[in-house]
Amino acid sequence: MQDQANLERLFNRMEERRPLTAAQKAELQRVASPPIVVPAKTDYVLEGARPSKSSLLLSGFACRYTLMPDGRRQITAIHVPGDFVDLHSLPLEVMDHTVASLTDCQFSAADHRDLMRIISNDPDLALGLWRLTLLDGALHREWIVAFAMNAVEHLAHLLCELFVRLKVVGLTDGASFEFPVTQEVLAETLGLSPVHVNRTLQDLRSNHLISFDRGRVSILDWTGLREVGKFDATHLHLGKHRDLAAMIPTS
Amino acid sequence: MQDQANLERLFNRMEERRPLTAAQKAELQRVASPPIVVPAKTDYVLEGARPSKSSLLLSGFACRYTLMPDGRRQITAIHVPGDFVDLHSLPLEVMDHTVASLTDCQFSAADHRDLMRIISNDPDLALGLWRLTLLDGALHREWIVAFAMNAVEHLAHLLCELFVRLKVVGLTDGASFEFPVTQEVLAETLGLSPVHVNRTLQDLRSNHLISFDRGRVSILDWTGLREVGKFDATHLHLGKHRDLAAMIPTS
DNA sequence: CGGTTCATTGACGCCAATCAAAAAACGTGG
DNA sequence: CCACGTTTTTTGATTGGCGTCAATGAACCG
Repeated sequence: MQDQANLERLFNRMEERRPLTAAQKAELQRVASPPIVVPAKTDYVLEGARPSKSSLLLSGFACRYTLMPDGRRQITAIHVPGDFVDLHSLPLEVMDHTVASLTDCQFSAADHRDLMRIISNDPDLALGLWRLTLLDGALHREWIVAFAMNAVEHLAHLLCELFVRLKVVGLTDGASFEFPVTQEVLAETLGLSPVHVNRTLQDLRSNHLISFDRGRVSILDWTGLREVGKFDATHLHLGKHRDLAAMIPTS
Repeated sequence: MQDQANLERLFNRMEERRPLTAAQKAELQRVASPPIVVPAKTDYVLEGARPSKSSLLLSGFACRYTLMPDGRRQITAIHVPGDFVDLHSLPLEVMDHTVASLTDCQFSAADHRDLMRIISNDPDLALGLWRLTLLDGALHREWIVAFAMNAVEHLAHLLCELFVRLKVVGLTDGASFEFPVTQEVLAETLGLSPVHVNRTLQDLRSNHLISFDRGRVSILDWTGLREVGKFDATHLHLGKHRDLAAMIPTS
C-alpha cells in the first residue's frame, strides 16, 4: 500500500459541498494509479493529444498553457495538489492546450474506461466530477476579470486565490505557503513582462502586503491584499471552507 | 406546436462530434420550455442565484459578466443561439456571475429535475451536456490567451471566434453576420476603453480586414483577420465543421 | 423634430514593454 | 567548502500603447 496514491486532497475538494460515501471513495481509490513522478518544467499532456486517462495532481505545482505564434507562453491555469489537470479530456477527447509541471510533481492517473464506468453507474459521482471541471471554468472566468485589472491588482488577486485554494487542501502554513516558481512564470501567468512582475512584487512588498522569498509567499496583510486584488472567493464555490476567504490568517 | 422551442441550433452543436438519436432529441425537446422573451440589456440570471432550471439561448446575443468593485462590468463570455447560458449551475448550484441579454433574446428553459433525470438515465447524453459546459471552459481559456495580445489582435480574435461559432449554427450570411452591440459592449468584453475600441475598429477597417456598420460585421479578408488575431479554431473542438475555420468565406 | 444614445476625434498622461546591464542566488564539480 | 558558470532578480533609461477628459458629430427613436 506504500505506493498507493493519496487522494485525500481530492476528497477534500469534492466534499466541499457534500460528503462522499466510503464506497465512492473506495471506487475512486481503485481506479487511481500509483504516483507518477514528473520533474519540474516538463510537458506532461500535450496539446492535440487524445488522453486515454486523466491525471490528478498529488504534489507540486502544474499549469496549463498555450504557446502563442510569437513563441510566448500564456499560462491559463495553475494547478495545486488535489486538482485534476485534464479531466475535461474525458468528454472533450482532444487537448486544446498543454499541461506542464512547474515544480517536481506527482500525478495519479485514472483510465478513461474506468471513469466512464463510474459516471455510468453512479450519477452522483458523475455530477461530482463534472463539478470539478466546472470549478476550473469558474476560475478561468475570474482570471478573465483579473486581466482587466492593473498589474498590482492582478498579482494580488492571484496570490489571494492561490492562498485560499492551498488552504483548502491543507498546504498553507499560517499565512504563508510554498510557491517555488520564478518571476518569469508569474509573468507568463499575468501576461506581463518579467521586469514588470519584479517591480509589481516590490510594490506589494513595500506596502507590507506580502513577502516572497526563496519560493515562499507570506501574506503580511490579508485584508489589504484582498482589497488590492478585489478578491472575492464566490467563484471558488466553497462549502465547508466558506468562511475561509474572510478569515485573517495568523502568522 | 407553434410555441415550441426550436432546438435545432443546440442539436447542431451537440452533433459536432457524434449524432444524437431521435429518442435523445425527443427527450431534450420534451424538457425544453416554450420560448421566453427577454428584452435587450436585461439581467436574466443573477450572481448569487440558485437556478432551478437552465436556459438555452434560442435567438439574440447574451453575455455573462462580473461587476467589479469600481462599477466596471467585465464580460467573460458572449453567447450565441444554441448555447446553454447557465448549464453549469446544474452541478455548481450557485451562480458566480450574472447572465444578461445584449440584444432582444429568446430562451428556452429546462428544469433541473428533468435534466438530472436525463443524466441519470442516459450517460451518453450526460456526457454530451457535460461536454457543452467544457466548451465554455475552452473558450474561457482562449479568451485568457487573447488578453495577452494587444488591442487590435484581441479584437480580431474575437471577431474570428464569433464568425465561426455563428457559422456552426447557421447564422452567417456569406462572410458577414449580424452583431448589433455597441462599442461599449466590445470595450467591456475586451477590457479596453470605449474610445480605444473605436480606434481599434478603425485600424481593422483601414487595413480592409472588416467592415462594421449598423450592427453588421463583414469580414473582408478572412486570412488576414485570422492572422492578425492569431486565431486557431482548435479550442472550439469542431467535428463536422472542422474545416470551417480554414475556409475562406465568399461574400 | 427634438432628445438621447452612440460614434468619432484630439490632447495629454500614465502604465507597462523594451533594452541593457549589474547584482544576487543557485547549482555543480573539484 | 569554495570556485565557477548559469539562472534569476533587480535596477535604470527610454519608448509606446492605451486610458482619460472633453467636445463634436452622427444615428436612432418616439
